[in-house]
Amino acid sequence: MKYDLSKKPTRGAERTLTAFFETMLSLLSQKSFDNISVNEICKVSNFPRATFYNYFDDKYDLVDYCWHVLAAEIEVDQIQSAPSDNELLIYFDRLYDIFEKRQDLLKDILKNNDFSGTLITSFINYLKAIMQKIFYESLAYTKPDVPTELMADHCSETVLLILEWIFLKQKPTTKAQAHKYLNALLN
Amino acid sequence: MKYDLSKKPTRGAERTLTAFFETMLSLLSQKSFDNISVNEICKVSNFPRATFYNYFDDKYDLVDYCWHVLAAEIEVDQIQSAPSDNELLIYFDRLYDIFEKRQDLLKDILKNNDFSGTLITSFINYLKAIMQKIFYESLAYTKPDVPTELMADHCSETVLLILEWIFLKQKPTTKAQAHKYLNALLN
DNA sequence: ACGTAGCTTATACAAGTGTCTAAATTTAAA
DNA sequence: TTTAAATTTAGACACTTGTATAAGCTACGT
Repeated sequence: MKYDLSKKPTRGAERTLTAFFETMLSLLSQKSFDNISVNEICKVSNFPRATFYNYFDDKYDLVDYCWHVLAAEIEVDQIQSAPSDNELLIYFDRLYDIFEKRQDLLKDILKNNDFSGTLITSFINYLKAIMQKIFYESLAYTKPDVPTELMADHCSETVLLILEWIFLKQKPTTKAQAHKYLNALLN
Repeated sequence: MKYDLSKKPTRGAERTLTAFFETMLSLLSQKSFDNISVNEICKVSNFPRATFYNYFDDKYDLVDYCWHVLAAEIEVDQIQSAPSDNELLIYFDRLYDIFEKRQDLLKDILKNNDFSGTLITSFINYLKAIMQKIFYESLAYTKPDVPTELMADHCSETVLLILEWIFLKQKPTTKAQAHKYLNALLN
């Protein structure tokens, strides 16, 4: 990402970021990521290519920024309650809520983008990386003789696997049932 | 893939496929996948671009073919012994052996290609897809109230997770120790 | 309200991509 | 060894990509 997200953006920068963000999501609801070109993104957003490249390295970078915005709510705060042993469930629920809230968008995107294609993979990987980082720093849930990092990776993957199952493979499942799957798979 | 792998290739086709295969692996030992162009592949292989596109859709397609060749040994045969409950371990071991045999190649590739970049992701996903298919058809290992497909996916992910840990994140681990991890994580 | 720092924009460039054609060559099988 | 079918190849085409430059515009803090 060329643009520095850590500093507060100017009004203009915010307009530009929002425009590209919305164009990308809108295009993804219409066609596959592979068939979207930077040229097209710029034509739709009504910005010149030079502006696009002021902010992003390429279209992969933009789509990552989209994930960043969509998933912002995961980390709103560190966990406020004492680091309980169901920390895992708390983060699972946050992700569940995000997926649920964006279900319609997700359905549209899935019409044009293969489940195991570049786009969806990049989305899942983005979320997985966040969870790994969180769990790597604090994860009550452990097993004897298994390295912590491995354990954290395994938890992240399992959380994401169940969310994929429900929201990408579209097997409607209540939160309660999902919790049962989580417990069963992680024991 | 433009070329039909199911039919037996002519002598020329085999030469061509092998040449591109070897060029790709050789280039990956020298530089990152992102910086390899179809032009370069052709220059090194000494084939015109038209020939490349006779066989492959693009460089992603070629790299997938490379995984196909490298992983051919996984499915050499269906499991000969009665479908035991450690079917999972059998396939784990096959993968372990493949990784171990290609350790040097892998190390070179990892020097130029990020662990979570496009290339390695595509490799892991290729293997994961194979395992999912195998496990989906026959998996003795189950848990009550967890859908079979979800269970199969979870097993594939866990198998691959441990192999990533050992061979990509480079934490040398004996097969026996690896089996313990597998048992601990899958219970 | 002003000036400067930071953005935006027009334009150009070298390189890569994927497709197509028609001619040259190779191949499998008789 | 010959031949018909299949492949390879050179070259061209329209398009995308990422970078760079210099001129113009905006808006923030004073």
